[in-house]
Amino acid sequence: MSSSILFSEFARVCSEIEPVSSSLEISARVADFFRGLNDDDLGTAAHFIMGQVFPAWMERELGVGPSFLYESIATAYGMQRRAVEDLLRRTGDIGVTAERMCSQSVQRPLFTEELTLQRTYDNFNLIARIEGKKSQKRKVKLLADLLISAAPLEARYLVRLVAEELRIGVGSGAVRDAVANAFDVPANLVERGYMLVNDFGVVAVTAKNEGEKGLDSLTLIPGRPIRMMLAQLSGGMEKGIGEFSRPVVEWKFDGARVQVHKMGEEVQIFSRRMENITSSLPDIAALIREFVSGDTAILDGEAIAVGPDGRPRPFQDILRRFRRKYDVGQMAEEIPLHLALFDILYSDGSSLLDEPLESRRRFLERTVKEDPEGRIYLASQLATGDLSEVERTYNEALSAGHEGIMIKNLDSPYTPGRRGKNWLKLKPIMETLDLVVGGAEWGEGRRKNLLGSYEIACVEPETGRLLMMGRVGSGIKDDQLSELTDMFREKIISETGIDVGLQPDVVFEVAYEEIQKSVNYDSGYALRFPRLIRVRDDKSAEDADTIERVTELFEGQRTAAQN
DNA sequence: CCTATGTGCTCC
DNA sequence: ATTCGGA
DNA sequence: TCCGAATGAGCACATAGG
Repeated sequence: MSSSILFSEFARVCSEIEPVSSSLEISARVADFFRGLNDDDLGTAAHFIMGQVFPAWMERELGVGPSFLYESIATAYGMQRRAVEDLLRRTGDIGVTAERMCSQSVQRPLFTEELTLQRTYDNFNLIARIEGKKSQKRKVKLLADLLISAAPLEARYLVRLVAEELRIGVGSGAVRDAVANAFDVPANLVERGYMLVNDFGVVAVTAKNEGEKGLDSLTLIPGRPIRMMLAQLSGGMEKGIGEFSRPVVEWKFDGARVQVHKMGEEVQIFSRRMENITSSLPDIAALIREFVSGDTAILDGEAIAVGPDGRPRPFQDILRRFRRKYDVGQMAEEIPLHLALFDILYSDGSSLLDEPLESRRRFLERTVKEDPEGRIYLASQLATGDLSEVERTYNEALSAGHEGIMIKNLDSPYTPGRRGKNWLKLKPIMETLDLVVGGAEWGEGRRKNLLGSYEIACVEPETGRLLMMGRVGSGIKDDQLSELTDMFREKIISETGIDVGLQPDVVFEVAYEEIQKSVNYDSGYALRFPRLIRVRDDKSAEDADTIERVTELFEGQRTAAQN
C-alpha cells in the first residue's frame, strides 16, 4: 500500500480550487485529485474536501468550536486571543487569519515528520476523543501543536477544516460529480450510494475498486440512518397544487423530524442529522414496538410535543426532549411526545425508496396499527386538486396549532437528502415588525468587511428604552448589504472585536415565523427565523413597534389559530 | 454546589 | 431553519 | 433549478471556575 499524501498537497488542491467558480471545473479538479489517491486517502479526502472532518454517520465530534479554535491559533503562534479576533475582523476569514499569523510566527515545529493526510485525520480522532478534566485545554493544546508544525497554507486549510467551513465551493454536489468523473461511474449511482451510506469516502472507494457493480450493491440497511427527503417552499396554494397531476395534502406538523428503524423488538430512532436519539425517546420507541407490525421497517415522521389540551406545545419544549441523557423518564411524563408518521422507506426485507408515494402510503397503512389513545398515528392524507378542500385542510392545520400543509406528488419516489420539488411546504405569510437597529456584527467570508447581522429591538414607550429581541442577518441582498454597511459606518459609536454599537435611529421591517419567549433578550421575546424585509426610511426609532404590540402578537399566536 | 461558557444539535 | 447569487 | 455560503433562536451536556 502506498503511503499517505502530505496535508500540504491537500492544502494546495484547496487553494487551487478556491478561486474557481465554474462548477464543472471544480468537480473536474476534485476528480483529478481523487484519481491519484490510495484507498485510505480517498476515504478521508472525500469528506475533508467538503469541509467535513468526520463522515456524518460516525457519531464523533471534534468538540472544537470558534472559541477553542481562536485560542489554539493564539497559542500556536504566540499571539493574544484578542489579536486573533482583531485580525479575523479584518480578514473576515479564520483560515486566512491563521495563515498570516503562521507566516509571521517564530515558533519552531514540534514534529519532525511532515504532516500527512492520514496523520491529520488521526489527530482529529485524538482531539475528538479527549474528555474529562482539563479536556478543553488539552484539545486546544493538541490543535496548537498541529498548527505549529504546519506551513502557512496548510494552517489556512487546517483551521478552516476544524471550523468545518472550507469555503472553496465544494459540497456534496461537486463531490458526487467528481467521484463519477474520476472513476467513470454514473453520477446518479454515486448519489444513490451517498444517500444510503452517508459517507462519500465509502462511496468513492467502492466506485474506485468495484465500479458500477459495487455502487449497485450498496443497499438500505435497517439500523443505519439514511438522509431524509426534504421539502421546498411552495409559491402559493394554487401554484403548488398545479405542480402535480396527482397532488396529496398533509398537515405540516410543528415538531421535529424523526426516522424510526424497527428490527424485530429493537428500535432505533434518528434525528435529521442522523444522530441516534433512541435513548432520549423511550416513549416513542415503546409506541413503535407496540403499534408497528411486521419485522423490519424504516419509517419517517414527526415527533410532536403535546399539551394537556392535545394541542402542540411551543417548539422549545421539543428541544427539551431531544438529546436528553438525564431525567429522561420524568421529562417524558412532563412533555409527552406524539408521533405522526407520513412515510415508509423499508418494509420486511425490501427498500421502498423507488416506490411511488401512493404505494408507500399503502405499505404505511398496513404497517401501523391504530392507537386508541392517539399517541401514534398516520398523517391524514387528502388526495385532491380542489382548491377549496386544500384551503380547508390548510385552515384546519393552522387551527390545530400546526405550521401549514405539505403538498406532495403521489407519483414521486422517496429522494433522500434532496430538497426536490416533489414535496412542497405551504406556510402562512407572517406579519412583520418594525424594529430599531441598535448594533451589528462584522461578517465573515462573503460578508467580510460588511456588517453581516444586526441587533434589533422594540421600544418601551414610557421610557423610550430599547428592548432587544435578537438579531437579523438573512434576507439581505449583497448590494443592499454594502449600502447598509456604508450607511451604518457613520453611526458606529463603539467597537469591540466583531461587535459594533450603533446609534439607534434606523428601523428595519423584519419578518418572522413566530414570536418566542426568551430569557436571552431584555424584551423577553425573540423571533424565530427573522429576516429583513426592508429598511423603513419613513420611520424613526420612536415609530418602531412597542413591547406592548409584541406582547399582543405573542398572545395572539396561540389563540388566533382557533378561528 | 452553583453558575458561566462553549459546543453541537434542532427548527419535516 | 431562510435567503441570496452564481452556474 | 440546483447548490453553496451567508445568516437566525434555543435547548442539553460537558467542562471550568468560584
